[in-house]
Amino acid sequence: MRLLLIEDDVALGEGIHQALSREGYTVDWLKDGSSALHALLSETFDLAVLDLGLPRMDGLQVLRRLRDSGSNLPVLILTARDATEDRIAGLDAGADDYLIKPFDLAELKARLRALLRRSAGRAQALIEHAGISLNPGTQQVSYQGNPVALTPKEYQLLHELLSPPGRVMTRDHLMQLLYGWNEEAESNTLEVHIHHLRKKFSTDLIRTIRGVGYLVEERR
Amino acid sequence: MRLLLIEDDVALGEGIHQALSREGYTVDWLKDGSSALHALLSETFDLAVLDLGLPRMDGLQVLRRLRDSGSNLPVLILTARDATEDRIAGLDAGADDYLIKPFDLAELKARLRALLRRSAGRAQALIEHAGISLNPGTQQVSYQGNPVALTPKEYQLLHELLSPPGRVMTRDHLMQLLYGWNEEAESNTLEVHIHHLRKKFSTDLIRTIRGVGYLVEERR
DNA sequence: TAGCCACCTTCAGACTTCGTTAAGAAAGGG
DNA sequence: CCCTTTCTTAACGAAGTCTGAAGGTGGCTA
Repeated sequence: MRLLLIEDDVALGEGIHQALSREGYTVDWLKDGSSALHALLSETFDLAVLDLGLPRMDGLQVLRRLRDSGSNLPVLILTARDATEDRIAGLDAGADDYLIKPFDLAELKARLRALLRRSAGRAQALIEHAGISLNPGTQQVSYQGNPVALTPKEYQLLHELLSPPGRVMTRDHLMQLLYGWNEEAESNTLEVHIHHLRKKFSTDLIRTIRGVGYLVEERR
Repeated sequence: MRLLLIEDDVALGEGIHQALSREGYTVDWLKDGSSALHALLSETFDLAVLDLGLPRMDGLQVLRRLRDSGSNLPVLILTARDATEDRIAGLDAGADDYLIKPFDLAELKARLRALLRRSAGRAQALIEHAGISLNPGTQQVSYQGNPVALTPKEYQLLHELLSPPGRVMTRDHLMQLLYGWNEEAESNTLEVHIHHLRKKFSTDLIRTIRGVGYLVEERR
């Protein structure tokens, strides 16, 4: 579960970062609005935590531009206690939830969970392709009618490759999906996971695009 | 039994919170209307206690929006002594019961019990699955004809896993069912309770989905 | 055809998560 | 207030998962 934290206060940011990482999220952390917007538009996240008081570009503006671009990424905003108007403006601008500083980390965690559950609930029918059926709600996968047990990383990869199929996923993209920016995986873990997927389904499910990445063919 | 308390007065809220927690409810407490509505729409509660005088979004409005969304969650409202009109408006808006401030905590508890009994009566037939029969009205459970004694937490877990079976319940979901947002359980209580359930029924009743949660298979 | 490079395959050890147990703490009932 | 039931904590072991490295394969280019 990849998450973008946008917070300029270093102490607070570190606290949040640490807490959420320990919770199992892949957390990327940016400290100003314009790079955050850039990242949000060019990369894939499951969720964003956005401080409204930011240098360079105001958090509200980031949110508006994000929504203008058509994204419905779940966003939780952080506001100062007295900035009531900000909060209202934030919700109006399309935030999904908010939290008032100072807040309890436990509450943040709870709200993120709720947010993710909601966003998981709202969309997502079964994904069916090439005999594979993948249920994003429950993370259950079956192949030709039989359930297949996937590890979390395998599931993430497969999900990405299948939504939608027919697109080449670059190695970089996939690596970032699994590891974010921080924790670099220095070896060939990606190949290993792909290998496992091929073994569990079929060797020719995932095609290698040499020098670029991987691909699941659109129709089969 | 998970309950949402919506009350902006800190002293009063603390009192109610404490009393109801001691009574065995899992109590979550929010202090303003808009986050309350949010929570009510996105999470699962068995009951709400709603103060009508609230900042940000009036309690009445919360109630109306909740009913508009199609929910028939039992709601008890709290009103000031002189706000007769509020009370009437509250009942019109779909409240199930009301209490006038100041009130006695014992009376609150009694009314909640009554409310829950009523709402339990209206729904819920026996749940039968894999030799287990679970009666939501009386909280009695039997396995292959013989009664089984479950502790409250065990019952909650089993009930959740069985309604309906075949769905993966994430650890997060189950933890929130048992503990709400407040008390973080830092250790492996969930595993322990699951273990007890398995012991009382059958080892393979509940399947673990590693990294995700637990599952009771649909047909057996 | 030789050589390089990207990718594949395999596997062992590190690391995580989960199950099991037992003991002590907390809650509930008489 | 004591006794019983229930819940939590903690330790340890088992099982599952991930990583990093080594060696192998095959395509591409010169």
